[in-house]
Amino acid sequence: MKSTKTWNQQVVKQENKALVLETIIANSQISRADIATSTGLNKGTVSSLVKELLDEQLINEVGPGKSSGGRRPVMLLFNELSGYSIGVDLGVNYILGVLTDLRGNICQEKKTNISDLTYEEILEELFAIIDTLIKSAPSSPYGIVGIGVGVPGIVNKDQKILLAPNLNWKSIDLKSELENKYNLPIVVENEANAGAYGEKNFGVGKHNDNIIYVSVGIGIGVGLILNGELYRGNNGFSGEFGHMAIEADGAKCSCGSNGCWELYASEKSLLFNAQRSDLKETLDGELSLETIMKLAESGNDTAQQLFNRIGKYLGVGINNIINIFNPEQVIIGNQMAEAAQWLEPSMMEWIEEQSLWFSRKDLTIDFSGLQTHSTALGVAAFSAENFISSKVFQENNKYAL
Amino acid sequence: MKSTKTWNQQVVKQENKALVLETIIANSQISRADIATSTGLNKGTVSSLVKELLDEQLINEVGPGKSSGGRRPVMLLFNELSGYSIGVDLGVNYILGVLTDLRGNICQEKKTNISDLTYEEILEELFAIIDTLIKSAPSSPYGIVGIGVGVPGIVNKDQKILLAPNLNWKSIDLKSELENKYNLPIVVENEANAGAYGEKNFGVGKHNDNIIYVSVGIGIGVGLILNGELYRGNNGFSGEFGHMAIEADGAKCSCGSNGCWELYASEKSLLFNAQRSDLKETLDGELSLETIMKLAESGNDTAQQLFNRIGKYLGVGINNIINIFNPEQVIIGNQMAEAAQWLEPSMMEWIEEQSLWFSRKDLTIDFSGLQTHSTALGVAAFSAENFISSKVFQENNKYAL
DNA sequence: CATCGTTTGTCTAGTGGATGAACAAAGTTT
DNA sequence: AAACTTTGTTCATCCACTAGACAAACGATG
Repeated sequence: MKSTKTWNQQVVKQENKALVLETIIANSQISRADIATSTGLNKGTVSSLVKELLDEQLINEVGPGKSSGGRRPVMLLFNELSGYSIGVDLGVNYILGVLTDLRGNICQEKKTNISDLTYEEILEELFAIIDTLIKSAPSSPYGIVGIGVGVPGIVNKDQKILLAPNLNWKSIDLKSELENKYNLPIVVENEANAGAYGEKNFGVGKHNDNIIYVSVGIGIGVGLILNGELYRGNNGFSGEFGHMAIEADGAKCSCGSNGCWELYASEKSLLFNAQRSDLKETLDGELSLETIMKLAESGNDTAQQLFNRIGKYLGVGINNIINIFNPEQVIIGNQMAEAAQWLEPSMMEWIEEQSLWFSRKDLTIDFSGLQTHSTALGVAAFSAENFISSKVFQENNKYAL
Repeated sequence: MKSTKTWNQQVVKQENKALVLETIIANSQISRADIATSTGLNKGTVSSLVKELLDEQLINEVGPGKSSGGRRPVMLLFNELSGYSIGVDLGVNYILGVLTDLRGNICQEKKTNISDLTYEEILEELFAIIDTLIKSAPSSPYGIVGIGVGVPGIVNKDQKILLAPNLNWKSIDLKSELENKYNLPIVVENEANAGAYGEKNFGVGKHNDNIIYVSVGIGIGVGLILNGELYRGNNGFSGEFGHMAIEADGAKCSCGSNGCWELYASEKSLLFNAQRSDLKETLDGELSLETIMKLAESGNDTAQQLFNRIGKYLGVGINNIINIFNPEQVIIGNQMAEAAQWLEPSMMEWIEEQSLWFSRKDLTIDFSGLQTHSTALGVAAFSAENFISSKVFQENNKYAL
């Protein structure tokens, strides 16, 4: 009792075709017979669907596999090189672009540091990176199948950027801009949502269906994977956890509210507190996440205390998240995740002390393993997925003989 | 690219049959022809599915409708009286049971006040209420189709009650107990989840798909309707918003954490603050939500201040919820909702001042319109839904001639 | 009141896709 | 070499939806 769609044989075929392809993607090498047993479909059905997928070059036949006491099976392989996808993480002070195959393997990567640029200047840098990546793509049947961009701001359901405070953007239609220039399918998504998707597909979240990805950078954003799917909220702007109040009568935030989480647990907060400490005198260079990390490594107590404090407040917010969502996994990503070793002890101490026992059950808390690539990989995966879906679910492909 | 189910014609038929039934339920009177056009199915298909539904007595033919220039249509009607469902709201100090038809109309209702009873005594009262309701049910083709119970505690995915602090329950398998006694389908669900479902089906949430239901009673629970479906979390215990920290260094809560929301915004908190005020002297009777409300109505300033304070802190938590979920609607229910007029001004003031403008867009905030019936109606609806699904999706019904 | 056009609902032949069984091809085991 | 296994294709069959024909029922019109 859920869908309002009408069902007919065509839908059945498409769904089954998608199921077969998913099975091939999930199992690096698999025979038709194995697909039939694992999907429950008839051998003949599998054969005909596989034939179509072969025609579309989405899969390949590789040589015969090992016999298990009879005829040797023909092994099938997902043709991840039939197309390429581009994912861009548009950060506050950097742009990171990756070229991936359809399985999300990084083939090419390009990063530029930026600071205080206008919208037009950023656009130029963005185009430059995308152009480079397009040129570097090997030739393939489908070429570049799409471009995805992750941005640190509020993106609505039409993929318009309503607000990106740290970039000083307001009401920007980046999607149309890119569509006009490249004439390719474009995806624009919030950075945290994309990161969550990246971790779910390629990172430590691979095997979980209820994941909360906490992106701790200059601000804090959260991406929600609920029941295996990205939850976007009514208009597309869920996950504004950064502005969750954790001190009702705390300091005033730029958002208008009081005691927001990101005032206590973000990179912004770390730098703010560092300014007021004695670190400035110890350090002759600039205060930044990296330099403070180096000081902590060299045994500087003040630096370690600063991270401890961030860790504690990360724990406060994550504890709320755990109580609210009862997730399987919480993943901490983005820049701050690089300081994992300095944050983890105080963070875990707080969480273990404060969380409800039944919520801690079956819960893992991880730092991102994709380094700072979660977002770029996530948006690249969006484009790749969209492409694959469009191939499988395309309208009745008439055979024009 | 989502389901891992194999598709065949039987599935198509079941889904279409469900679609036809849904359409009939949604439109109080509708003809076969109208169903065909509104679902996109063929007239013949609709005819044969309707025939099956008639055989199963799930729908009825009522007389001919109005002609629109040709043959008069035969109007079809959902047979809501083909079975009855029982829903029980097992509160901390009351038990409320309702008997509803399959559409959720209340046919019979019974409430008992309880206090400080043992598990066995509560069970006895519960059985008594259910027995009364079963006896009062009119005769019908399918009789009682199921019993649902909403409880103020943590319910896991197997519907076992892990913890109900205010009832002093731990690891209770109420579902099995009821199944053994009544031999009927039983649903045990968290009170807030059930309330959310009730509001979504019968209350002010009828037309929205992303609803956050905040149940403010002795404690605070939250039920989440995300993308039109109840979200339960990994193990079934999401929504423990009551233990969301809104003052990181606030008072110690019984849950082990600090500064939990329900210490500031629940009925418990209201009574606690009332104790410390001068109300005790003003009032000769007992301090309770009702008596404090009466004082507020009579113009007592202290009482109004107490509600103001609760309202403000409700606003703090709801503001967090808005930022996190970007819902279409927030509904405040349970006992505290009866004090709506005293809470609303300070609550809304806080929310309007603090929330992000783009989150306020398209958002409505309501107090429950079902009075205190949300939970009972919600669990009754669960049972009714389950029954209808089981009829439509039953295994290939072979005709044993 | 007869005729025509319209709408409703049923019926039948046809279509698309899944299924099961038969079968050939290509192995392994004895 | 013979017997058994496993793989993958082919083909007849089944099942549910579809299109279109058709009869029944009704309003409008002359």
